[in-house]
Amino acid sequence: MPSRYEPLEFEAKWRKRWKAADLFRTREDPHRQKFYGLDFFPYPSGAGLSVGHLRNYIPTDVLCRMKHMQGRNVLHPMGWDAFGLPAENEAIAKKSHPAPMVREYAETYKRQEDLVGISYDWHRELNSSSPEFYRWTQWIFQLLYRKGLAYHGEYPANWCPKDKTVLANEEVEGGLCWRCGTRVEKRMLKQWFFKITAYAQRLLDDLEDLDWPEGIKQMQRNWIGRSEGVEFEWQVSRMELGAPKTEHNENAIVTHTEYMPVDGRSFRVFTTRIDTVYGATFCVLAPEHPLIDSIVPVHRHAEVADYIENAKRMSEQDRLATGRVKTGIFSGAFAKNPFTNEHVPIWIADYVLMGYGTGAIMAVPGHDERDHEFALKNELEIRQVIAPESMTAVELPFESEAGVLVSSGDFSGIACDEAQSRMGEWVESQGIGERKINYRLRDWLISRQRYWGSPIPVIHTEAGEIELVPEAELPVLLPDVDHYEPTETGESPLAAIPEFLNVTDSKGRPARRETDTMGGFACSSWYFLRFADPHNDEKAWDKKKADYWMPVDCYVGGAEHAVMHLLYARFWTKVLYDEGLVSCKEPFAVLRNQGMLLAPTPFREPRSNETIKVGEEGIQITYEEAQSLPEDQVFWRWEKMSKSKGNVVTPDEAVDKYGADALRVYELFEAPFSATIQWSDERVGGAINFLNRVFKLTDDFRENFEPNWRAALRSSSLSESELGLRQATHFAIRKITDDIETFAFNTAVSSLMEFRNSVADFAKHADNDRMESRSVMSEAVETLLLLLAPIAPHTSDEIWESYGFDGFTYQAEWPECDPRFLVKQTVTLVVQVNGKMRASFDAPAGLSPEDAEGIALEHERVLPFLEGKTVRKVIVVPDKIVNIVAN
RNA sequence: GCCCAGGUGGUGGAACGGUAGACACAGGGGACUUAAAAUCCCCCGGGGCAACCCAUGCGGGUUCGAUUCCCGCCCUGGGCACCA
Repeated sequence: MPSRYEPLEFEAKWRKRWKAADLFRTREDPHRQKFYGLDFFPYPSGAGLSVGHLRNYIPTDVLCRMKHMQGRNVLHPMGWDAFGLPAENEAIAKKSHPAPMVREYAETYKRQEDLVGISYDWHRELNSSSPEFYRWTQWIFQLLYRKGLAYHGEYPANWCPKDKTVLANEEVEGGLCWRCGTRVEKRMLKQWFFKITAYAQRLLDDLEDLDWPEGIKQMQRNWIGRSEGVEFEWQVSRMELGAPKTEHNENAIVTHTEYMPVDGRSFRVFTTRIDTVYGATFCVLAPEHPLIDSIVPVHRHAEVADYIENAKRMSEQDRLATGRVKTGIFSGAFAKNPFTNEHVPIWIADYVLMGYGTGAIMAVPGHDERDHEFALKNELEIRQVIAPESMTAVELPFESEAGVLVSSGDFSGIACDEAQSRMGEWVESQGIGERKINYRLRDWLISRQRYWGSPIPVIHTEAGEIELVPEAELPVLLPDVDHYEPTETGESPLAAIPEFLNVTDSKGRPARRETDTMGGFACSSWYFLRFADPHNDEKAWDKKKADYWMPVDCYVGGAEHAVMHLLYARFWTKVLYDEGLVSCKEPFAVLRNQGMLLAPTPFREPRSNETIKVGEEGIQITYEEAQSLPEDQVFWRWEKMSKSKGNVVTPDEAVDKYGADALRVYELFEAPFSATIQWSDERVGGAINFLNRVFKLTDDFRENFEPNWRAALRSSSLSESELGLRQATHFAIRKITDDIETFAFNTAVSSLMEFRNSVADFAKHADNDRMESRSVMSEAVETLLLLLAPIAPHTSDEIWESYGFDGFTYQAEWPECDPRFLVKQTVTLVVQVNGKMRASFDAPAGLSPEDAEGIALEHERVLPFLEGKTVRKVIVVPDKIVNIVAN
């Protein structure tokens, strides 16, 4: 038994014992209340874990351990998001096969997680690339297909030329591939989609009841991008040849322009601001708009074709680049505004996107910034049709969120919101359109032209029809091959494997197997259900088991998955709910995002306007000063740990150097859970100090420990300091329980430190000849060990055993707070004069406001501040404060 | 530009609208020690001899009382970004 924190002497021993006792195995027990704590499904990379990853795993572990001690049946599993691009790319780079590679990497992750004492139940370990798992991923695919929620269609897909595969919209970040950063191109390809758009409204509505970070919910709302508006039709016309005609009447010359409808050609526009329709002075079609070919007059063909060709050549990123001047070209055709019967020019411009709404807009340069900019450049008419409520804003484009319609025919004088509904009704009554809700959300592109994913379990018949692979034949096994590099053609490498490709359809005719695989997000969209029943080879999961465990009570991971994984998983869960396969509408009741951990990172070339640190002491210099230093000067900045930056601290190193419990305490205590922290050896030292003090305290007291303190305390009369210790004990129980529950791990640790300090203070003056004294100390020490157990489990178990307790703290009962000890007999009342603290005095709790006021007004330290003043008012907050208002 | 989250000592950070700086780290002083480590005790936002005064990014407001609530700015981090 070490008398100080010597992790090398005991931590490994406890991990071994936990394993031998199979301590963390979850057993089904329908009679106990469950707790499902889950960390995001990681892809085990070759770099292994860094101490940064532990900011995710340690807090979840603390919560799960506490829940277990509180008597909950805890499910705390871990698995490997093994399929997908990162694994495959890494395997290609290493010229190996992803399957054994991922298994090896997963072993490292597992070993490292065990090393810091994470209480995972490895009996439920999952690997999404194992046939036992992806069999059911395929099964869910087929379910979606049968429900009409999976379809195969041609689409200008995001194509990453480096990874040689298509990407989902969510996987394109600022026009770049989210994995490799290569500029994404558009390619027309036949792809598989999941119809997530059919669930857009429910995905939006059900966010309301989730206990998730507000920022993440907001990001999902933005991504779904609901907007209410009106979609309606505009007839295409052309200017009559020879027009305009002028005509003389009695007192003026009138110019008439004749327009001819283009035989029934029309297009629809979507607008959220139908109230501005009288200000629509032109229309714009996206360059890809299918109508363009048939409306452009012959004399403009060449010029228009040239513009469209240019627009197509430009990458998505260039097209969307901020600050870019909007380009466009007049089509030569006109469109008739159904409200005004005016003919306005139709332009073609790439600031209108084919993928949203109808790919065509009515442009209102008077009230829309983008249209305004375009109109100025191309000298198009700008009209004001909304008068703001206050007449202050008269600059273009007009602010028009709230106001009254002007120059809008019969609708003039009506307020914007009122006009929106009336004009919507008018459109519907004319039969030219309808009110409509649009979503920015697109269908989820799931197919990948890559090897390392679950095969899509369908075949294509000669007739071009799609058949599902019979359920009994699932899974469609991914063939084990030596060469699986992606191709240039947009075809999966599986297409080059005849044994895989060539099959027969249900009627025995030759057919072709689908060779695309599913993107990795398919696996992570349902793995949390498989943990409920991981070894079932009859079904994806037993409904009773899933109903027992779901939803996840606490889901913890990084904020970077705000839209992709978290949206897809919600979608699948809703589909499964509709099918009656699960009883929860939402998979993750509570979501928390941990903060990052940054490490000092050396670099050579400073960026302008960054704070530059030189040397170990971190002297800060300016960018200019940095320029004058020699070229090989090394600077430091804080960066996320990554292998390529060479700043990784591994759990192995940290555990070896400081110990697992010190590492745990450090990461929990350093800052709030969701805050970014900066790795500091010095501060890990602080955690070691704390654990040492716990050892010292318990070591000093061991001989005097009273195992039967409960009975002894039942009928004893305590001294003031003994009562004080019991109060500190029960206050600590309540505070630390609440803090862990609410993810305030940093204050949980600081409260634990305070509690330990109180116990140590008591011990200093304790009279160990008194039974009462030994008993309250025993209660405090035992409680301290239990409260410490989820946070520093090795230390707790080590001391626990030395005190003669059987078993592990994990199996012990979480201490219960006795509210009688939360009530203080004596309180400190603060006296303020005009809101400034001037004095304080101790008083029995529950002192009447009158008495408190009396004492305060007579207080010697208060009197000088009242001199020459009249007391106007006295505010008394019982047991807290007396504020005297005087002037 | 829009949406989130923040801005508190030398540092990390605490604070149901009620004593700003808990708990720590670093630093300083002292005890023990031949010495060092460890441990223990004391000090530690700024100014002032003191009584006190100033201080939670800036400016207003609400309140008996504001780090906390409201309005307007400034800065930092993260996300989204021509979505009509």
